[in-house]
Amino acid sequence: MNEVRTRFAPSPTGWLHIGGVRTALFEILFAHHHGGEAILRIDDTDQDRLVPDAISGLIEDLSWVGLHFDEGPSNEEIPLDANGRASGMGIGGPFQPYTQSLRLHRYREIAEQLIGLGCAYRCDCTPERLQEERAEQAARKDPLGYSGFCRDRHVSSQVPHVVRFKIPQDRSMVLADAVKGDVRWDPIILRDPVLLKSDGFPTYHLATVADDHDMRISHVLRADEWLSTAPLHLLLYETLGWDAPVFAHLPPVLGTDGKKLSKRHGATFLRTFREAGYLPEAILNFMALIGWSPGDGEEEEIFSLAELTRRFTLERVNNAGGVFSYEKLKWMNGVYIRSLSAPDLQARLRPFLISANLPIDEDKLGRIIPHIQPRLELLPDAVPLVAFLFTDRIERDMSAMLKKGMDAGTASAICTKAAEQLASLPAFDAASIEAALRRVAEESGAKSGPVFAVVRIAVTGKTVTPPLFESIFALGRQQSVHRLNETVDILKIG
RNA sequence: GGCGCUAUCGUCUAACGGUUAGGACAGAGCCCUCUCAAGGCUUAAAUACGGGUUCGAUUCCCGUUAGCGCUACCA
Repeated sequence: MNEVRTRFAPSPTGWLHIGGVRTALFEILFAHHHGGEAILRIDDTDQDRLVPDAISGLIEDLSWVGLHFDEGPSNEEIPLDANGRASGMGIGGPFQPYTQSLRLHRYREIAEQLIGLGCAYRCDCTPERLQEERAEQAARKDPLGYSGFCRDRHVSSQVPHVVRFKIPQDRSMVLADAVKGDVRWDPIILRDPVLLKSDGFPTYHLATVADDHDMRISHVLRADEWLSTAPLHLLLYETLGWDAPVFAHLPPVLGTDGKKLSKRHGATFLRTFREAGYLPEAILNFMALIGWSPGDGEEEEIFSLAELTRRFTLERVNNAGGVFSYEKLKWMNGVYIRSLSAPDLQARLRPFLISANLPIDEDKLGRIIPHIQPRLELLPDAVPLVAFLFTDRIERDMSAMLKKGMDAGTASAICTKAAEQLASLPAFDAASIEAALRRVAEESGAKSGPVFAVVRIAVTGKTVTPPLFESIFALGRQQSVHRLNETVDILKIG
């Protein structure tokens, strides 16, 4: 295989969609598997749908999730933000610019060439005319689409117009798709599609074919929904005398109802997953497994990006669409959280604890990290588990404490004894704390379970916490004893 | 409507004509256990339907059904 070059060409119409992440991931996995390059191109040909700052947002999202392209928009191409600041996230490369709105002259040149060849023509039909045409077709129950009214009218270049591609009659086409296999259209049914819009911008079809050719793209990996327009693209390559790249149409990522994943299924923007506390590594690993699998009877499914790159082939890409399972992503996120080093987890947790308004004490946090680690599915799950460490006043669920045969007198005695024991411990560590509390249980004559439950609520305020002894150790002797005594007072009043 | 794509447990998928149809998530049960997790073990659960081809079809072919996509001066 010659040099492999793939491209990911999102439209800057908003945040990066999770489905886009899967496409971008496959572009990179495939290119890098073959030692080639993955190119990031900005498809901003629809001026009406542009969203300010979307380009830098897209690049930032891609970078956060760990998808790094080899070529892409340079710093100069990326618009300044609202404050006039540069994003500094440019990539650059030998085929600059990588932003389609900056390549308009090229598309116009090709459109002119096509007109000269007699393969395209100017059309000045108004939207109203087109609308009427469609209404008539609908009334007659004919197939909808442009009639070709302007095909031979030789519309002047001086009037507002679009440029349409002249679809040859009675042509058939076969696409040797790298994942779908041979797909044939016989005959091709296309209605003279617009190549150049009246605002001078190209449509997707022209722009993508021109750029893929100019940028030496060898493999076009793209979503399934493009399959029906593939014959048009093939035709364009053919009439322009260019070699077409290899196409690979990727199966769609679906919502639980089997329709394309969209907002009503839940989060769809990568940004949202980031804010919800998902790890980039987990997201990539999970997305790789929708529409691709290692096969060969491999039963492992936790793969690093490097491992995915090593294993990825188009042959193993699935044909059928796959439902995006939030449940499984969550599970996998937990797997990745558990695999983090303690300092790494602590660092990743920090922003979430801060946004929950917890005044973090790094030492205390460090002590509890290993014990909350297996209890997290999402990063913010840590908040309720560690909050007791960072506040002076805790709310205690007293009704939970005095449940199941536990009366105030007994509870009070337990807290008193526990406070005494903890205060007099020669060494204040988890093992010693455990020994002390077991002694308290023994002396009180109650079972250790209920005793620990009382202490747990007394010290943390909650019924669900990290392991008790480690929690007390993390909190520190002084505060723990204080909270125990506080509880005795509360029980007295109550 | 037309054209195209797709079809294995609820979900993601494995099985490149011969398997007791395997794994993972979710579910159930048990073990471990100071709560909650994590972990270990066990369990239930699928080849859409109908025809072919073949000694033999999840696998190849055809049809049916269902779902999805496209049918724009959106991508």
